[in-house]
Amino acid sequence: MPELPEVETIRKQLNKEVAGLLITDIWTDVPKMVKPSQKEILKRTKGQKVTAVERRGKLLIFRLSGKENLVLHLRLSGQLFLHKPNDSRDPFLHVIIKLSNGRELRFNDQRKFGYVGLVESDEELSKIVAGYGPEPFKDLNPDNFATAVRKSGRKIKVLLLDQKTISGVGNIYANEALWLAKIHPEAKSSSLSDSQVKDLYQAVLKVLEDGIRLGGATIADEKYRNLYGDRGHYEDVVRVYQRKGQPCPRCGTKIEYLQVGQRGTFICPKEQVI
DNA sequence: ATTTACACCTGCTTGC
DNA sequence: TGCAAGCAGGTGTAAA
Repeated sequence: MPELPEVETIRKQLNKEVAGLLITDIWTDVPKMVKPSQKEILKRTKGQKVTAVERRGKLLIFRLSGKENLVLHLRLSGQLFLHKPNDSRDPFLHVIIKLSNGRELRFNDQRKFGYVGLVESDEELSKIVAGYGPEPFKDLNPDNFATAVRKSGRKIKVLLLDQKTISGVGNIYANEALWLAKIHPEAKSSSLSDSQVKDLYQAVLKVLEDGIRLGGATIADEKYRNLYGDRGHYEDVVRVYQRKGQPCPRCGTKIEYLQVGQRGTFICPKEQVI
């Protein structure tokens, strides 16, 4: 569920609440969610201080006082909450990172796709980060965006969702950006005009910026919550995502649903044409 | 090399 | 009502 704005919202809260604390224990009931293993990760990080919480794309990065780092990915259904030990447990609670102030960082994940991973060194972390495309608001610019779009023969929406193209764009924000730029998600990337590429670049930044400003999107299954359990508010300004049959906010045409690259996709069929 | 299809899991919603 | 099919905010990997 979480995309860049949701992860960034959680990151800021983690950096405020967790940085400065020591890791005292790590628990899991789903071994594959803790890599390489609960035993190894605990041995290597117990007693270390979390010095900062960073992010690349949708990946959370816990910088530690020693040479190791921890990475955490929420994938589709992960949630992160801060709790007291006696608080009731969510049925999908699968990983707990216990902290030196007595609080528990709880990782819920209905589908168990998410994970916490040990990264042996800063060098290894650099390799992981290098696998991601430009970070919006940082490395992304009109030129490297245009270059990436022009050289690919894939459908534009599939390209936007590829983390090697841009870090952090997911299904909600890809749908919204394409609607904003009036581009059909199945348009061949390399066939977009210069003005379409420019519009799309601005649209991507606009939707991500709005997403961050509004604290993420709590849509449909209501699963997304921030570190304190609060909902986001981007859903108040969502134009097409999961709005099949409802009128396009610009022209009133009914929004249609299609699958693009096995992902649910929503368009205004009048304004977004190939 | 590039692009697509599937797998990983579980639960909720939809339609016959 | 029951039960199968479809759907879900992501991504690593096998296959074409």
